[in-house]
Amino acid sequence: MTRPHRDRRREILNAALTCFLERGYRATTIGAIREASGASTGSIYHFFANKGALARALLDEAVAGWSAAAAAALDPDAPADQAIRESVRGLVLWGEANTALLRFMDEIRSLALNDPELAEVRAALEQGQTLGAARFAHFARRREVRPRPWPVAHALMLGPAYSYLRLVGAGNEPAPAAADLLAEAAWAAVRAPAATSP
Amino acid sequence: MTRPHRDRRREILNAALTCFLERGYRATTIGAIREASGASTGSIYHFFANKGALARALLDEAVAGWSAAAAAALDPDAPADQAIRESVRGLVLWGEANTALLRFMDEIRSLALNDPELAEVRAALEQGQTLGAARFAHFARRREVRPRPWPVAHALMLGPAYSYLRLVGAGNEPAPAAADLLAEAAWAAVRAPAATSP
Amino acid sequence: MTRPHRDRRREILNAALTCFLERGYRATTIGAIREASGASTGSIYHFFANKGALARALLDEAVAGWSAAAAAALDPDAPADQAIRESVRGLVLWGEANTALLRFMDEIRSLALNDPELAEVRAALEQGQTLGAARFAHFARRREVRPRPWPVAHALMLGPAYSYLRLVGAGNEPAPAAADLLAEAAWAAVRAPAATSP
Amino acid sequence: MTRPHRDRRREILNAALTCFLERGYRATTIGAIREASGASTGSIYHFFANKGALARALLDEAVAGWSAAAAAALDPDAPADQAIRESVRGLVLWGEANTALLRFMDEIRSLALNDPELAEVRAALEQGQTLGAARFAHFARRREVRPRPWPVAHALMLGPAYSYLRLVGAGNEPAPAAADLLAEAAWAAVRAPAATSP
DNA sequence: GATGAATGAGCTTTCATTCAT
DNA sequence: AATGAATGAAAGCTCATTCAT
Repeated sequence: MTRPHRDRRREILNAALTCFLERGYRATTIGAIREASGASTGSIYHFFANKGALARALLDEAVAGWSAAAAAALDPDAPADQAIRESVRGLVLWGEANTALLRFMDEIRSLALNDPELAEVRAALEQGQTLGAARFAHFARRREVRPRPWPVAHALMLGPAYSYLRLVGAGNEPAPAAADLLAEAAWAAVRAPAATSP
Repeated sequence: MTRPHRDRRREILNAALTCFLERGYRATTIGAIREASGASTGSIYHFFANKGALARALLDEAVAGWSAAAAAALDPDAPADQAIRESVRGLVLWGEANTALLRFMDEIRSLALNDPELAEVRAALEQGQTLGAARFAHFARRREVRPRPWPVAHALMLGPAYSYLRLVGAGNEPAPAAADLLAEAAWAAVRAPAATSP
Repeated sequence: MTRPHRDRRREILNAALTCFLERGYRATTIGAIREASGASTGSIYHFFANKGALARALLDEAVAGWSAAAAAALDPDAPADQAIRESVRGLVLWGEANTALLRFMDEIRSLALNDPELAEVRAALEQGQTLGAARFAHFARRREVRPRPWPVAHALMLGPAYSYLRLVGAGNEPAPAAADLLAEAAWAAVRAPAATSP
Repeated sequence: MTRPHRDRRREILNAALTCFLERGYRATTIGAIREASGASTGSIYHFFANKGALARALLDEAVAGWSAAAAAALDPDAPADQAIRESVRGLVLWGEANTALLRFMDEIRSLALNDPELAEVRAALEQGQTLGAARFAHFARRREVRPRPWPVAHALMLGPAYSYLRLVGAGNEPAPAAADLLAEAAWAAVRAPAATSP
């Protein structure tokens, strides 16, 4: 008995997201998604190769959402100053508004280190790092930031934001001006020292 | 047929740690620990209530190891300057030398958010936060650091270190002077501005 | 590799009944039912939530079978005389022909007092008591039977039948006219004294 | 570290009884008895060959207690009238005062049908039947009771009492004069018809 | 008498995935 | 596009019992 649907795929994704955010990725079973979506097991596997593919699809959407929030940071000609500040600010604001989603991404990142089913996700995350590294190298060549190995640079700029959001996701109260504060700190941590004029 | 042992409990813990570090917590089965330790299933459960209790015991040891590495940071009368720098430095050096263990701790932290079996672990982690917050408040009262909400302070000081170690754990090359660099940055990010003299 | 079946659910129930009757409920493992039915573990749990649900389904069928045997007793307008005699007679005859099934029901009843997995079964049994009590109260209002608290009435009417069947189930020889004898005794034990005419 | 005890065996039995009555025989683990008694696993097995032996020992005591309650019934020369009445009365009164113990005995009886560990218990129960049968045959020879196959006689006399006590054990309210009522009914159900004089 | 570490077969149940219809 | 019956490996864990000390 096939019932009509606008978009089964969409329904499944929505249901999966709800489940993942509520209980986490591991604790979410295909059965739970089946019930939450109203779709059959077969339907789910018709659209998604496996559970990992569902996570992948949702993460792609999430990343898109966050990128939009930090759009300014993506302009390749923007000054480092603005790009970095906006990037961090965008991340923090988006993260404060999407704690459950961020927690989900964190779980996935963590699991991806061991779970072959999430290999694609791992690849995507690593690619993001490559882009970031290139971006930072560009700023360094323009002498806007101190040259730093990428892992250190990334840590200095985004580490506090992630750390902060992780605490908020674990139940801590958000701090009023966190986004601005962390954006400022990120920039302060990597900016090149002012050229001393004669 | 009971065979004699020096310390069955120890053997089990060692085997469990090996498995956890190699494959991760979730991917490690009791059966794997059984085989790696030579103990029987029953013995494992004789000493540990469940898989989570094994993780808990190992984490306690790991934390002890890292605390030793950052011993100076624990002296309540040490100047903030030194306490914070040494704390971060110790964490980074220990983390660089124990990447697999840190990855394990990260997985556990992530899973603890959803898995009731790891509830105790979550509690322990939260307690660690409480202690850190008290420590920081102490420094703030002494005007050595800027007053900041704890989540922000924690993020500014330790966020970069965790972020950096996470990248190293995921395969990135360690950077030569990372420990000093991150220690310095941590202090710079929270220190109180020099009192301006008249 | 899915093979076609007339009715997997039925096959599983049949196999489960066979096992339960042969070895008892507790001693029957899901593995035994799997082998006896040819179904997979997963199939069994696809149709039945747990072992208790299997027992429940079989008991429902057994009760239906016995009710059919005592159909006359269910006519609400039948005289108490006939209803009670037939009810007991039907129970005894059915029980003599289904000793193993009765033993199984007895085991379940006994276990249901402590095993949460059999909570539903307990509820069903209690409901049966409620119906019987109502029935008896009806007869009492019509002055066909002496008024008695239900536990006593139930005991006087059905206690001997159950006791007898329990002995037969434990290996004693069935007695030739037991059904009629016990039916008669049941009626004699509860009937109202003849109204003395002037 | 051996601590002194008046009677370890006794402590273990008491603890076992408490557990059995609270949770039932199957649901009681040796571990539970260990904790409740304060004895070690080894101690328990020092005194009792296995779990079944514990049940056996407790049942023996229980039977002794009930026999004492129905002492009069055991006088071989007592008239059937009195022996049967007192026997049933004693059983009911004792059962009303020891519902949990009776429930335990019922569980054991039920399990003994399938569980080899309880074979001894089964033998003891069957022996009780043999004694009862001999007793009844004696009365029949004296023409005090109608001749009946033992299963039927047993059912007529004791069936109601057991049925009633089972209901009380399952939570029904005890009925005020149940003991007398059931004793009377037991006698009425088996007594020989008054010899009709010419 | 007393201890408790050690055993290991065996249990119920879960769940991602397949595939005939 | 959709269904849901069927699969079966694998998991975590229990527990009566043994036995060296």
